[in-house]
Amino acid sequence: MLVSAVHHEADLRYAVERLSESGAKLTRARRAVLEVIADSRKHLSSTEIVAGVLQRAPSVGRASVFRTLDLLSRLAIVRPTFLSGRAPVYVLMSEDGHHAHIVCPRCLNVIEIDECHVSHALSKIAQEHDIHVAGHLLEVYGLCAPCR
Amino acid sequence: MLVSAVHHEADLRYAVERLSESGAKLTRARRAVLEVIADSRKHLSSTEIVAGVLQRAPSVGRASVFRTLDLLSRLAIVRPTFLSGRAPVYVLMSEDGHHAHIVCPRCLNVIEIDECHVSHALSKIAQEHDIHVAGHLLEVYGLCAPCR
DNA sequence: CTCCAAACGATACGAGGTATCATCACCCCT
DNA sequence: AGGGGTGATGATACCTCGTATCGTTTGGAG
Repeated sequence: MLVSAVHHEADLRYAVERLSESGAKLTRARRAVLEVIADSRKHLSSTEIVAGVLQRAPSVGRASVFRTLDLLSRLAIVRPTFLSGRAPVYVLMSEDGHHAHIVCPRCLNVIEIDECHVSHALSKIAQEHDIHVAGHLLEVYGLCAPCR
Repeated sequence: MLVSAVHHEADLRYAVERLSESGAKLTRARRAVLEVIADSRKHLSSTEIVAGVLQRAPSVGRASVFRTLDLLSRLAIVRPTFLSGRAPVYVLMSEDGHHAHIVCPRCLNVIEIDECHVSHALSKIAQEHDIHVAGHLLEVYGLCAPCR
């Protein structure tokens, strides 16, 4: 619980820094969106984020939330992906632009992975395809223990 | 061109087989959707798939295309992901349920990867998190050579 | 061939996301 | 301190994608 909170604070600080670095202004709306995302224990859909922002800063408009999500996606601070339901959820990328999780196709639970062991694979891919790797998303699909 | 066509035929055959295996009927609508996806050289959005199906089989209704995309996603034959634009695009998973590609954040081009070198990483993840891995999606982000 | 659950096509509906536009806030410059 | 310009905002109207409904058709097992 405490560890988790610290982790989230770090995420928030990093995201704010990336935002400023990019030249974008750190406005009330943007701060609210980032706080909602960083505070959450799970990945949120845009609808959930809109609701969270409404609670935290009622004066912030709906459109600004979407604009912010767009901006954060372009800056690779966040990445939309489909986990379930009709709308995408936004995953917070780590400082090095990476993220990995496991999705159980049965219970739709998501398990975050801290160490995903792909750096060797990435360097091979980078070499084979002449790419400068800036980040990655790894999604693993498979039944979790309770669902078997 | 020829190689590519053969590759697509194989994809189609495999997808049809998976579909039958699951107990689902192979209807005209479903066949049309699969053909459109397998024929395409790039990942398609739902709108593009609807358009393609309309051309190939005009009698097929809009709703059936979405229903089919849903079914294919559940069967892990296809997986929606955000590459650009508002709507997701559908990537055709390989026979073993895996897929990998590189996205250049500048030109938004997608480079498909055949050999993604993650099997070792996956077995570690499987072991650490007690999961039976059934598939994965790896997206690598990085500038391609022309964009640098 | 027959039968029936599964899937269909048409259409109306609803949620998610966007475009527009007048206003606001920040920051630089003098 | 004050004026001005740029970037962002909030409100709202709008549009698109995807879904629910419902009567009809069809694939495929027996």
